[in-house]
Amino acid sequence: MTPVPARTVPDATVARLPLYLRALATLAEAGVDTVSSGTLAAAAGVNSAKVRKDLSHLGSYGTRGVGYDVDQLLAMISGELGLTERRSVVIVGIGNLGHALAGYGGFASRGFSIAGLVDDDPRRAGETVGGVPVRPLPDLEEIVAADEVSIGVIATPAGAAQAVCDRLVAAGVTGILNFAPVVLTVPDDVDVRKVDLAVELQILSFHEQRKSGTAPRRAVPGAPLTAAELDAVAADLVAAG
Amino acid sequence: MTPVPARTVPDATVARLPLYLRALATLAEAGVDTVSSGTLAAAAGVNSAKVRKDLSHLGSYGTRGVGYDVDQLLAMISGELGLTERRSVVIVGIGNLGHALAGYGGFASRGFSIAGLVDDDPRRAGETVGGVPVRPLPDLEEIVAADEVSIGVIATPAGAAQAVCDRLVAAGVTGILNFAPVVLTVPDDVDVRKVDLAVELQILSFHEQRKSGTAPRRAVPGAPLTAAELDAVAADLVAAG
DNA sequence: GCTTGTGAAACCGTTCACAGCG
DNA sequence: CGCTGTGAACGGTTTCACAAGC
Repeated sequence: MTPVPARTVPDATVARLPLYLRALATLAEAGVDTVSSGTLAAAAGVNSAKVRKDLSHLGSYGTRGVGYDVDQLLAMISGELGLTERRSVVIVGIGNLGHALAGYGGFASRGFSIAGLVDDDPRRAGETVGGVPVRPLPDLEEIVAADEVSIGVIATPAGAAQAVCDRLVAAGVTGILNFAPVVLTVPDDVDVRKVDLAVELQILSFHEQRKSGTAPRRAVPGAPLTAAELDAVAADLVAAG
Repeated sequence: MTPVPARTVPDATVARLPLYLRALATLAEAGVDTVSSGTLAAAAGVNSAKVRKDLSHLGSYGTRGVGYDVDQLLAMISGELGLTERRSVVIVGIGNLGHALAGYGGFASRGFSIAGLVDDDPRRAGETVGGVPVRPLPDLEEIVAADEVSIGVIATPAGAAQAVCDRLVAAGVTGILNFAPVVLTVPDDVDVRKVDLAVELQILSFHEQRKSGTAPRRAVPGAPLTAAELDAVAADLVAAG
């Protein structure tokens, strides 16, 4: 009985919608009220064909020969991303990175309210970061329940991440942003997105090496970096604070 | 004069190599010295066909019926990613995030040495973060030149990012890790990777909305969202720093 | 004129399935 | 036998190019 065929937005498109949103906000701020796919593309750092295809997936109505209405697009994309509803997040692990995240204005300014900051270390409970008190780990479930938290941010050391993840999921969280360098196991209905600084740096390193013309790869059996060196990799992002 | 046909590693594969590296380091630490594609796949959170395809792009030689030699793979992947050479990075913008990055052990433990920390605010110069002194912005070029820095990390507010980027590029940096929520313009030979916390959260938000069954708000011509809602969202977006 | 919206083609990445080989 | 390595099929994404429409 659905007249519209259950609009399915491709993942690649979803990943770009926030870019468009930002670009549109800038344009709106500058007083622009109509934008062409080409201009929006330039502002978002993509090409115009992509913009048009993406927007067509939202059933967008632009005006041929003119472009898109900035306010209308803002509304459409905000709605599509669910930003018109209030969404609470809980941040677990208030080390260096957790501090940065808690103080990051981008969360609050976008309709994501921080329902709580949680840390394992009892000495940290009582501190206040960005105006929000740090609470002890056992309070996690209570915070999730009280504020209907749907997104959890994991900024703990690698060793603690899976256990924290399990508790978040058990408490009802269905979206997780993971900064710990581990592969999390979750039920099918839970979304996990991973941000890994080390991975990003290593990818850059690959390209640097390519450009420098240095002969890549020397797989001499038995003469690699020590496992100990590489292992130090694992748990450091969030260690200490 | 190249006997090997200029091996070209797909981007998707490059992005997974760091995951394999981490998994292999864990395995090596556990005393494992041979691993099958299935086991490595499980440890890295991918599937076994992908592992085999990826490794085949490196010209890897596993042993049929047995698997891959862990140490050899570690060496091969480390080399491919350029981790066997020392690479210097400079971090610009020592706010919350910059602090976290400067204190991130993953840099040093992987052969990325921090050549310098730079901040615009003269009052910050003189501070020491993670054992490295914060230096004033004008020192940027000198740091890059002195240490042959090839990777720059931008952790400044959005407004300063492009100017910092231009200076980094002019100084000779050819890889940039950008945490500022802006689209950077760079010459073709410079690689930019972007990490955007707000984007990740918004993508999660999209999926949350999907799951919650809440119908996405559609900007139906003639029946839009209230103007008040729109203005609130738009205003919030530009407030980000 | 201008720009959108969209089929079709080209591209890339993933998955399948099995031949090849230790 | 088990596992790798890979051609071939598949599905998703990007790009092209143009017809449709303001």
